Amino acid sequence: MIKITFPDASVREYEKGVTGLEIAQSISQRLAQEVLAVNVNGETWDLTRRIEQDASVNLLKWDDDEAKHAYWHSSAHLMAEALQELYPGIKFGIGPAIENGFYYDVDPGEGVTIKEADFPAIEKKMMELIAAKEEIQRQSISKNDAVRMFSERDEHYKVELISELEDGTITTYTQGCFTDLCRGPHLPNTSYIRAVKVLSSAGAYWRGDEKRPQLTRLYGITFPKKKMLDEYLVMLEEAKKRDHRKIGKELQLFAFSQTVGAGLPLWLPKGTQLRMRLEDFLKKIQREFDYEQVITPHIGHKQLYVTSGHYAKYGKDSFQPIHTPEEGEEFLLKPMNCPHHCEIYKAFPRSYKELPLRLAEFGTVYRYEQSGELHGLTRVRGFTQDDAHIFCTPDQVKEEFLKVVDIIFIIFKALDFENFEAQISLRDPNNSEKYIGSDENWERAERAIVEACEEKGLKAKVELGEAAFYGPKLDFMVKDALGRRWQLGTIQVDYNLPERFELEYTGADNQKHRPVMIHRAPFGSMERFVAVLIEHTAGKFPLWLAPTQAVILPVSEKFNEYAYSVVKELKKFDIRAEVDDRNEKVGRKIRDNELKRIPYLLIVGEKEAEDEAVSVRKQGGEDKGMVKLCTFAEEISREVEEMMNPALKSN
RNA sequence: GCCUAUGUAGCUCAGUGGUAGAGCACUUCCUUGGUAAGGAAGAGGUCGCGGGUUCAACUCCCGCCAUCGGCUCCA
Repeated sequence: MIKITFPDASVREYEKGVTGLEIAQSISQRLAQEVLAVNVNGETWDLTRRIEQDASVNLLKWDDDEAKHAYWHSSAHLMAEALQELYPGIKFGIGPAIENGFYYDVDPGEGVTIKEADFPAIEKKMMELIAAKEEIQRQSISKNDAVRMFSERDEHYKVELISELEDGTITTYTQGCFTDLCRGPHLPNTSYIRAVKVLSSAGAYWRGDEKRPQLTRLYGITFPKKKMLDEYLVMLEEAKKRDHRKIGKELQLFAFSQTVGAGLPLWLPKGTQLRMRLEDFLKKIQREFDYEQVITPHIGHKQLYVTSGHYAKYGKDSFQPIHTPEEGEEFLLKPMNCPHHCEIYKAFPRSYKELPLRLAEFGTVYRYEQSGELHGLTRVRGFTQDDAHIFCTPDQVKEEFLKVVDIIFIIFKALDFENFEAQISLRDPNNSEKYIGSDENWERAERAIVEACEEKGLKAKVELGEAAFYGPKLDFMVKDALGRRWQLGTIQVDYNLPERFELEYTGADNQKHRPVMIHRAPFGSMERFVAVLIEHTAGKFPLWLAPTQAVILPVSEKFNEYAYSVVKELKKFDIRAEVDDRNEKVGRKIRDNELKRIPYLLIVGEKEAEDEAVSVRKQGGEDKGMVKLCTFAEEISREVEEMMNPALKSN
C-alpha cells in the first residue's frame, strides 16, 4: 500500500501502482468523469500512469491550466493522426498546446498544400478517431531505439529532436496507428475530446529559424463540450468587432493609403484629437515629474548612428540614407531619438547639480519594418514615441527608474489597463555578440532593473535574449482583443550610449564622470497605444479622451440651463460641445438625422435621460461608439471633475 | 523577407470570357409621434495597379502594390 496525500492535506491509502483515474473513481464517479490529468509531486502525469510510491496528488480538471494543456496536447496528436491518414508520407515537426488550443507543424511533402478548404475533411477524420475511442499509451524508449524507429519512417525532424535528448528520458505516445515522440502528459483516450475545430494554417520555419525549411503550421482548438466550442467561436467573432482597424475606420480616427505607403498611418481629425489628449495628459504628468520638453529634427547625419551603434546593427534593414548635392554626405531618417538627445546633453558642459536631466520629446521615428510584420496601428513604419531620456548619476539610477514605473502605473490606472504583464528583458548569455558594451556595464544595468522591480513589489517575468542591443529593459505588455501581446511601456537602463557619445558631467569632486541614461516611453508609441486603447474600450473612450465633438441633449426644457453649464465646463478642457435644446423627442431626432454625425452624445436629465439613452443605444448608437452617456447631473459633474485632472483618478 | 488567403459602390458582400449587381448607407419627395419605420425616385464603380493571351478580360496567365492570419524580426 502507498500513502496518497491530497491538496487539503488529507491522506488515503491505495494499492501500489494505483492510477490517477482510479483515485478519482474512488472519490466519486463524477470526479472520474471530469478529471483530465493528475499532478503527482508537482509533475503533471497521465491519468493512467501508475503511481508506485507515496505521493502528493492533485486531480486536475478542465479549469486547471495543466489539464487544459494535456487536453490540447492530446488534441494536437489527434490532429496529427488524422493528417497521417489523409496525407500519406506527411512528416511531423512539433505539435504543442498553446494558450488557446494547439498547433502542429507538418511537412505534407513536395507540392502538397493543406488549405482552409481541406479543414472540414481533417475535422471529420478527427471525429472518426474520437469515435474509435483509441487508447493513448505511454512508452519509455531508449535513445537508440527512438532514433531507429523514427529513422525507419523517415521522420527526420523527429530524429533531429531525439538527437538532442538525453538517453533514459525519452518517451513516446501511441494511439491507433500513430506514434509520436512526446514527453506527455496525455488524456487516457481520444474520446475525451468532443468538439474540434481546425482554425487556420500558416507557414512556420522549422525551429523558428528562417534559414531552415518552412513547415505548414495548422492551428486548432478542441473542447469537452460542443457548446464550449460554439461559445469560443462566438467570442472570436465578438473580439473581431473590437479590432482597432475596424473601429478606427468607423470612428474616422485614422486611415492608411497605398499611395502614401504601407505602414504609414494618416491621423484623421478625430484620431488626432484623441492622440493629442493623451499627449497632453502625459505632458501634464511629466511636468509634475520635472521633465523638460525638447524638439529635434526628423533626420540626422549618418555619423550620429554610426556612433550610437544603431547603424551597424540596423543600417542595412532601414530606410536608406538620404543623399544631398554634397558628395558623400548622408542623412538618415531618424529611427530613434536617443542620439539626438545625447547631443542635446553634450551641448553644454554638465554639472552633477543639473542631474537628473530629463529630456522628453514626442519624437516621430521611421523604421523599415518587414512588410509581413505591418499590422494596423500596432506595427507601423512611421510612429511617434512618447520618448524621454533621463541622464543621471549612477547613484540616482534606481530612484529615477522607480519614478518612471510610477508614471507608467498612473497611466495604466487612469485608463483601466489592469491586465498588463511586466517583463524584464535581459541579455541572452549564449549570444553575447548581439550586444554592445562591457559585461560589467550590463551586469550593473541588469541588477538595477531587477532590484527596482523587487523594491516595487512588481512581479515581472524574466526573459533572456529580449534585451535591446545596448541595454536591458523592463517592458509592459498588454493584450489586444484577440489575446496577442503587445509591448507598450518600456524602461531601459543604458550605460553604453553615454560611453559611445562620451557624455560627461563634473562631479562634486571636480572630476569628470560618466552619466547613466534611462530610456523610457510609458505609452510606447502613440500609434500602438491608441490601437490597444481602442480595443480595450471598444471605441468607447472615457469622456476626458473624447476624440470628437460632444452634443448635449437636455431631455426637457428644465434641463437646458444645466446643459449649458456642462458645455462651459467641457470647453475649459478644449472639448468642443454644443447644446441641442430643441427639446423635441430626443431619440427620433437623433435617429433621423444626426446619429452618424454626432460622435459624442451626452443626454442630460434625471430619470428621463436613462430612457432616452436606452432608446438611442438600441438603435445601434452605442455599438458604433458614438453615444457615450445618458446620465444624471451628478455623473457628469464627476466625469468633468476627473477630466480636470485625470491623474487624480489613480490616487 | 517567407507561407497561406484576399482585393468589385461609403460599408458588408454576390457575380460571369460578351458594355456591372444586392442589402445597408447617401440625396430628393411622400407617409408616419419614433424604438434599426414604410413608399417613390435618384446618385454613386477606369471590378487594387501594370503587362500578356483573345474579336472581346472584372473574369484566364505573368508581374507589382496593398491587406488578413501566422513565421522570422522588433533599436
